[in-house]
Amino acid sequence: MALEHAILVSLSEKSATGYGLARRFDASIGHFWRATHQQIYKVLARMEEAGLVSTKLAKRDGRLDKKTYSITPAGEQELVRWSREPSNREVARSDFTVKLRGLADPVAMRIDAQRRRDEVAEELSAFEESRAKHHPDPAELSGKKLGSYLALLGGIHYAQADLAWCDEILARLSSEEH
Amino acid sequence: MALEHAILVSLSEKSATGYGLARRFDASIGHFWRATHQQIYKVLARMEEAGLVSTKLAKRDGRLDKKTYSITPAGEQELVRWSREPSNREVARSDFTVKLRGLADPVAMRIDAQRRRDEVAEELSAFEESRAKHHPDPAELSGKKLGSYLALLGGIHYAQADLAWCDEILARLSSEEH
DNA sequence: CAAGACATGTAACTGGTTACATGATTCG
DNA sequence: CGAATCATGTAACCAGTTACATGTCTTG
Repeated sequence: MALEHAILVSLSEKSATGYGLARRFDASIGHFWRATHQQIYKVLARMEEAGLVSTKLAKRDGRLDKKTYSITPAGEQELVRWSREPSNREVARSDFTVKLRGLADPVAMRIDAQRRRDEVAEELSAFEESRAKHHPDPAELSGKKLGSYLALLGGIHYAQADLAWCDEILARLSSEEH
Repeated sequence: MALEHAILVSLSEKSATGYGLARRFDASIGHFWRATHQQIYKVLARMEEAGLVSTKLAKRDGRLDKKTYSITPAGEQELVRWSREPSNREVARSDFTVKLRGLADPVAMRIDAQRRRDEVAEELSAFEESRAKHHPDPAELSGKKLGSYLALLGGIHYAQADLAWCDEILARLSSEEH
């Protein structure tokens, strides 16, 4: 289960509350691993029991305690152990491609592809912005920063490929509508 | 749940047994939707109950009957209805990218990236072969064939992007190992 | 003073994986 | 004659989604 490991990576960068982790999963990390707060709380509880993370409590009268999670030495060890395993390829599950393959309604498909193109274009410009902001000089990077740069680079490559694909789809489907 | 729809798309091309569908999900369809035979049998049973597919039985003494599934008119209608819904983006879940982002062991990462590169390269050449074989003249395509061509094209775009990404990762991680 | 961010969770359900089980037919 | 392919499933489990629940603090 790799959500555990995504959480460990995030906590190894900086300690956080469950809520804070959920925010991170909405933003940067979310580009390669999506998770909801409910799921994160569930997994954090399990991880604490297993000794991979520890909590610092802040009492808040009336309400549930605020918990700040940190990675433990055991957690760091587990992260290294896991990082040495070969990773499995992503599981392919694309509604969009299934729909395209069936092509039951080319006009609806064209609209859907246009929507996708817009979304991907927006994502791509967010990636480019992030690259300009956080990694202005990629030749100088090393260690952890290099990792996050290379991860971002993957997002950029994928988004560019997706964009080019959408454009080809749109070109073909538009010419179909005589 | 889009496995249902992936099955409907596949059956709309040609009727098949559960086993046969599982084979298709190992091959072509598997590039954009993965599923095991166990899951397929489960979903087919539910779909038959819902009237989306029908079966033709072949008695086989001693053993369970062989069932050949076909899409029903209700199934075709459902496929069209679904195809008009906007599709959600793929859920990002990449072990590889999480590992890269953490970059706990650059040497192990380089090996993993090389493995990935090899796998992707193999996949890409399978795609190219399939394109040459099934869609030698893309300008002439229309209807269903156009859909399957465009779906394949997506696989090609993604594989190329992945390959280029892996090469950049390898270049950076190799130069790190002074 | 209202909206939105901060903060933590439970419960029911759905979808998917892994392990197990069985047996005939085909091909080298 | 043994391995691979054809063929169908059950059961236990794990991961992830959706709906519900609660309450404070901050900012415009």
